Amino acid sequence: MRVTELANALNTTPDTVRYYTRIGLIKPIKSSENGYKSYGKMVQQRLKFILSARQLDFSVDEIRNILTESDKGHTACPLVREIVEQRLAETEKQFQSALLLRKKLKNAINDWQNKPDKAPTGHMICHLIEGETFEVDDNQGDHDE
Amino acid sequence: MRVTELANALNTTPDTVRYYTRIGLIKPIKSSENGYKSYGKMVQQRLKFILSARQLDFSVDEIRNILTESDKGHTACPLVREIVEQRLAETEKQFQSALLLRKKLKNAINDWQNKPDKAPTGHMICHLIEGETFEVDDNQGDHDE
DNA sequence: ACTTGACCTGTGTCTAAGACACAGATGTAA
DNA sequence: TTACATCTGTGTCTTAGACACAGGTCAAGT
Repeated sequence: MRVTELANALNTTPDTVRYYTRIGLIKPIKSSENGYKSYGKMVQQRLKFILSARQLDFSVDEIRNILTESDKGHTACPLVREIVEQRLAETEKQFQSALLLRKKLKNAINDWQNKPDKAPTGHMICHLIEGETFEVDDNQGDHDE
Repeated sequence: MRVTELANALNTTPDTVRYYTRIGLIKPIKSSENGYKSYGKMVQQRLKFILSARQLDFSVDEIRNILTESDKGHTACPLVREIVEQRLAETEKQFQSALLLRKKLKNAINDWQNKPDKAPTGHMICHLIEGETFEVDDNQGDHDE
């Protein structure tokens, strides 16, 4: 299998396959004399694992660690469990950040609704932004639309 | 004002000030003979604007466009409004992504609770991950747009 | 005057995970 | 054979700063 063929088989892009190859996560069986890389079935299996782990937002570095462990014949499961817990905690944070940002943006749009556009003065670049502080007072909660 | 002084005044880091200087968003008044950069009050005003815009997750490039417009004496307000709308839409997507990822992770943790750890076999790296597909039944789904 | 040490400075390099550009190779239909 | 679409590897680019580093500055202590 060559790059694009492998990529299509697992519903990813050739660039992704090349990237994983470049950083040594997967290794082509051989390079034919024109330099084209060729991948075997084991590699396909491995790539499938990598892509699944990426779906869970495992970083490439974490995946490398897992593969290293597994290549030594050890269980990678405890490591996997640990990472997934940790990722869940981080996702919760991202979630909150997105929530907060959304509130800031909505507040801004709201507050600006009946403010005019103005040309910049010597000490104001855009009064919409400079006029406010984008703090969100947190007892107010997210009132839905 | 020198780098750290300016940074402290606006509650940011010297590295951030240096970065904005490096990419030309702010320009020091002069460099004294030892090469140290010195910033004036106008720059402080400008930096304050930049930091406020960053709070709304405006990219540095977008901010550069705003400043360019403003430097020509034109209103940047319409551009600002446009960006903020667009950012809100993107935030909504991030929000949904975080939600979906969280569900995937929780599902995984759940499903794995009573599965044992296993050593890798020739065709399995970690059965936890390879055993499943991390699809989420889509009442919340990965429905684009 | 000197020295110590804390803090400051600019510059250069690093980050994640591919996307994109490019020139050359290959495959295929005419 | 030629034209053209598709493929290939390699090199570079992306964000928004963080970090490392060698040298500069400054106040306190001697």
